[in-house]
Amino acid sequence: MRWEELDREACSVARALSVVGDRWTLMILRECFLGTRRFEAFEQRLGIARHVLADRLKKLHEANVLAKVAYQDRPRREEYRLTDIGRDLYPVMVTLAQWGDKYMAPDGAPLLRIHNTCGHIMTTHLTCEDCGEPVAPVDVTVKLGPGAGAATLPDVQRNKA
Amino acid sequence: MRWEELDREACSVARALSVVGDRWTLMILRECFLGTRRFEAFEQRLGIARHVLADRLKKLHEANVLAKVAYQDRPRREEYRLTDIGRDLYPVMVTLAQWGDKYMAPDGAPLLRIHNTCGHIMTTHLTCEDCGEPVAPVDVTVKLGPGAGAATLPDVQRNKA
DNA sequence: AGATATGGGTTCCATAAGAGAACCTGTCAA
DNA sequence: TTGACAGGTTCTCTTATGGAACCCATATCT
Repeated sequence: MRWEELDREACSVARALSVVGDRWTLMILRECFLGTRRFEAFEQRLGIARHVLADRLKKLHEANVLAKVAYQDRPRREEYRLTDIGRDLYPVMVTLAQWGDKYMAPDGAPLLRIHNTCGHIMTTHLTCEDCGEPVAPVDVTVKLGPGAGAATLPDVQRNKA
Repeated sequence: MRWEELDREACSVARALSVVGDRWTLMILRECFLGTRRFEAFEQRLGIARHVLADRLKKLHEANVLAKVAYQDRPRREEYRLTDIGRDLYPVMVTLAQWGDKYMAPDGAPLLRIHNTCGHIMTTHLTCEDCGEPVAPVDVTVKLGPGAGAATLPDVQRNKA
């Protein structure tokens, strides 16, 4: 399968990855959440090749994850800012960062997140919106939904039903 | 910056991505969470080139995200199963899938997750473990932690302090 | 006026990674 | 002895990436 076919898969993970699943895209988004907005700043902080950066920013803009906002005219200069759609990727970033903190940071977390609401150094968990309980893989059963199309589950799952 | 240098970055997102940030790796992990375990099954369900699949499974095994478990001898055959480390990526998968459901599934979610604990179709949010409140980017302040090394925050963040 | 700086790109080339198909290796069963 | 099966490896061809150089509009310095 080629990369461009991913967004046609009947799987939300695949479709999400068709937008943000690239080597560099998630690094760019990390920078966005840290406040970086300008081309040169992304380049310097990430060490990414300029044309790759230009390409990824363009794709993120087309996917409405980033908006281009002018910060001066003559010469016109634009910076990239997270849209609401982009900001909704925050839980993905935080869960990824926490996994990295847990397994790949022997010297302690490189970055601490302070939860302003309660003032603590933040660790998070994923909770069910209905019952409020934390969610673990073993507590979850999957089944095909309305947008499934011709998609199927692996045999293991079908045998459960 | 080359991809292999990512794991030396003082950023947990970067380090996590050095393991799971590849085009195909997250798709393989999606399959793992759906119950897929065997080489051929991954190949058929993902349409991935065999040598790329072999390479990614090897790397996931080396990173202790997947374990190889023999399911027969003579000829020895092994399948790949999520370790505890791998299972800890579940929140990443779920938040990514939910983002895809929200913005890239006009016909409805392809896959529904049922929370066995309460019986509802599951939607989740990220909550602070200390205060239990949902977490949004605006409620969070970042600062450098013990593992930061020479890493810096973008200027925007430094100006806040 | 001419030279230089700034921000945000684009173009070029050499190398690396990917797709797709063919081939290899134990083992068992017909 | 010939297939079949599972899980790889090897091959070639195409695409993507890294790194450096170049471009363009405007502003400021000399």
